[in-house]
Amino acid sequence: MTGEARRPHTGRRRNEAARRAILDVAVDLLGRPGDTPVTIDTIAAAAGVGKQTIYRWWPSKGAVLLEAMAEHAGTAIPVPDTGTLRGDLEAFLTATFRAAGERLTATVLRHSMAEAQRDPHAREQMRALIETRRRVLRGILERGRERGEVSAGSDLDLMVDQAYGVLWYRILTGHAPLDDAQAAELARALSAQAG
Amino acid sequence: MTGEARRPHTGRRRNEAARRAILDVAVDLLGRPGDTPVTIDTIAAAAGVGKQTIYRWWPSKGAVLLEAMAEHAGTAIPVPDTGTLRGDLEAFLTATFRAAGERLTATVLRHSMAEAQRDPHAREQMRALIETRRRVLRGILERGRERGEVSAGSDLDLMVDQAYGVLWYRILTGHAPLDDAQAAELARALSAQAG
Amino acid sequence: MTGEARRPHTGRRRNEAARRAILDVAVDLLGRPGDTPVTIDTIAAAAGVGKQTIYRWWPSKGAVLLEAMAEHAGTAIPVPDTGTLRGDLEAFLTATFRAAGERLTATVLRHSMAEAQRDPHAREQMRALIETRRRVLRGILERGRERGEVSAGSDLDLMVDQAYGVLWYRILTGHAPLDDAQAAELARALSAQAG
Amino acid sequence: MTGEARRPHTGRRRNEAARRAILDVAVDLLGRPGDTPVTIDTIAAAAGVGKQTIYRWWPSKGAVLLEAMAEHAGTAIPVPDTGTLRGDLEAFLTATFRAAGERLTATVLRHSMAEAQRDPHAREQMRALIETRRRVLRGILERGRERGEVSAGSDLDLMVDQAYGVLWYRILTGHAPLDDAQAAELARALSAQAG
DNA sequence: AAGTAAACGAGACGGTACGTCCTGTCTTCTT
DNA sequence: AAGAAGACAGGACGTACCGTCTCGTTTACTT
Repeated sequence: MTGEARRPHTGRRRNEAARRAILDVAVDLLGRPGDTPVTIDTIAAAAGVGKQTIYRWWPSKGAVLLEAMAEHAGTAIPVPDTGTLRGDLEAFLTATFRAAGERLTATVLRHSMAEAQRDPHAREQMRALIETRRRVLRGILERGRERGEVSAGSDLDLMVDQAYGVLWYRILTGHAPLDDAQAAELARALSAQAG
Repeated sequence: MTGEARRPHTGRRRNEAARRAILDVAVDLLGRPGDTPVTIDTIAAAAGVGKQTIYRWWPSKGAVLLEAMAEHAGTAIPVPDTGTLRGDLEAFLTATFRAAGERLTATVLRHSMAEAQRDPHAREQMRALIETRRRVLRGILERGRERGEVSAGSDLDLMVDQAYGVLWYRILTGHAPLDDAQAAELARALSAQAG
Repeated sequence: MTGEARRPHTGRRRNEAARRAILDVAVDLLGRPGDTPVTIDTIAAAAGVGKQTIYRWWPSKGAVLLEAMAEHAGTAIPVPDTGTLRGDLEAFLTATFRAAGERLTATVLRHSMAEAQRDPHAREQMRALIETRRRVLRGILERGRERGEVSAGSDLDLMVDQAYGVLWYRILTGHAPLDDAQAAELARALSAQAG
Repeated sequence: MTGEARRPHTGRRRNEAARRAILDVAVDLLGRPGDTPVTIDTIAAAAGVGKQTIYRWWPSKGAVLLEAMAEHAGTAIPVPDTGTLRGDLEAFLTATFRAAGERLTATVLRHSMAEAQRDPHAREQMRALIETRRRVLRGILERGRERGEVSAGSDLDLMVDQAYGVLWYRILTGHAPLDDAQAAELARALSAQAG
């Protein structure tokens, strides 16, 4: 007669289909070219969902957008293992730039970062997502250090920021594209800088 | 030779004091802690100005914010001439990071970049401002190349983006500060990468 | 050959306690001072009942309110028999005004009448209730007519409406109280008018 | 050089056309048969007006509705002077019943009274309107008293309520019509009661 | 000095989105 | 079955902000 932590749940359960529809629609609207404003009403209507269903699960519009972005951009970039720092960096950055440079994704990222500047909830989610991503790249650099490819004095965090900085800076300002060549050159530069 | 460009001007002239008040108030409100909403009404009221006076001279809210930001962050970083690339970079980046890292300025930059993502006018102004800044840093690198401190194959634009990328990335996400040490390390890294 | 009319009922039977709780809570909430919103959620929560239990037995919110009102105000006013029309009227109207004039009851009546204007179900129930009440008063008048106390030309329905009209008019607008003195005076007036 | 109470007004003035459109549309929607819900959005849209323009001038939906009703039902019933109480009452009540009994007006009155039960602003306006109307009828009775047609002991307020009570009671419950015959009979009854 | 043109502070306007609230229905597990 | 719990679609509420449009006033240049 042990068990005591009862009340597993009562009442209707969250509708997963609605959740999916909301996030999918959000990405879709966010990625639309032109300055289409992405509204909660618009999202709700397009997802065939009541507004309250959105606000029941997310604290604000920004939170929805950020989660949608995280799911969309969430395809984990596989951590490569080519044996050399430069190879690993090139593989990782090429995949990353390729994913982020894709028009739809880039648009989504742009607006998500903007949203994160005004909505505290979005800001928090952005911080978490950024942190996750930085950790992966930092892991690659640490492995390089273990192999002796990175000098002791190197500031790994700065290197990570140089890479992601280029990515975000270009996405936000649009002054230059993100392509494989850029990724390769950046990999070369960073591994040289490290040695 | 009567000329034609007549009608020099008639009526009241633009009130410079109002212009100043508007831009100053914009920066002030933008920099306020806690998510103070910066609206045109708020700006107009705080500047003791009618809304129409704002819209008479700027096409949109974003345009006001961007101009305010440009004026605030506009203290030109002097182009140093230390004789070496590393010295120049360190001087320039230190001054730049110091200016941008200041709390008020960083907040203004954050929100301006966000505004630039939705307001086409702001976007255009941001692009121009970014371009101006990039050109200065690129000039420093070019001078280094002329001195033979930068290898022929270096992608100067990418180097510029690595520097400004770090700056914006940190301002926007706030995961790490912008200080002199970071600037120095970045200068070291970039000059090493260049050689 | 047990016949066929089997299965008289299966499953759980209607919970009378829940019914009572719902109606009691409805009256209680309706009578609360300060514009407490009386919603289905509020009623369900306060009655410790699921919303569906309400909608299983009543077609709409208005129907619940009206039934609650009918039960609350339902204490049948005894039909008096004093021997004279004026005596009967005075007894009846005094009891009626006393009941309806009570603060809680008046508030419940007010809101029920309002609800009856928008909810068709409530409207129907209100009509039935009104009809029942009118019939009682009309009966008193008819008995007076049989006794020769009411002239042939008198419009009994109009007299009934004069009495209930005063009651509802005062409850709805609150410009004057419903008390024994008013009831007595009205009884006097109506019996004079009838003669 | 006396005058000092300056600043007559500054800024754009209230748009009278918008005010008219709002009130007209409100009456129109309120009077629609069937249980068409009357929404602020609907009113705004039909009047070609922004919602804020409504909320700038009225504190709530109910207040708009009540003012619309007051304007619509506001055609002052002329105070008759036939020389006798019964004549005056008959003239006044006939005109009043005829106006209030008209389908559109009756519907508007019904819903306004309902609104007055939940919206405090509407309630206040209703009270004022009711008071104004009662005063007029009371004036007629007072004149009758001066002529000696009303006995000293008569409760004039009660008589007023008997008349308006019948009117509202029938409008709200719809169990009997308001027509000239009813008005005449009521006039006869009240003047008899008074004597 | 009178006339004319533009800029100004004030503030109402149409429109659009926000986030909350409520209704009546549907779903899940329990009694 | 009926019940408690609670999620759902739909839709109205009242607020906030944007960019535009009057008002009446003030400041400058032109006759």
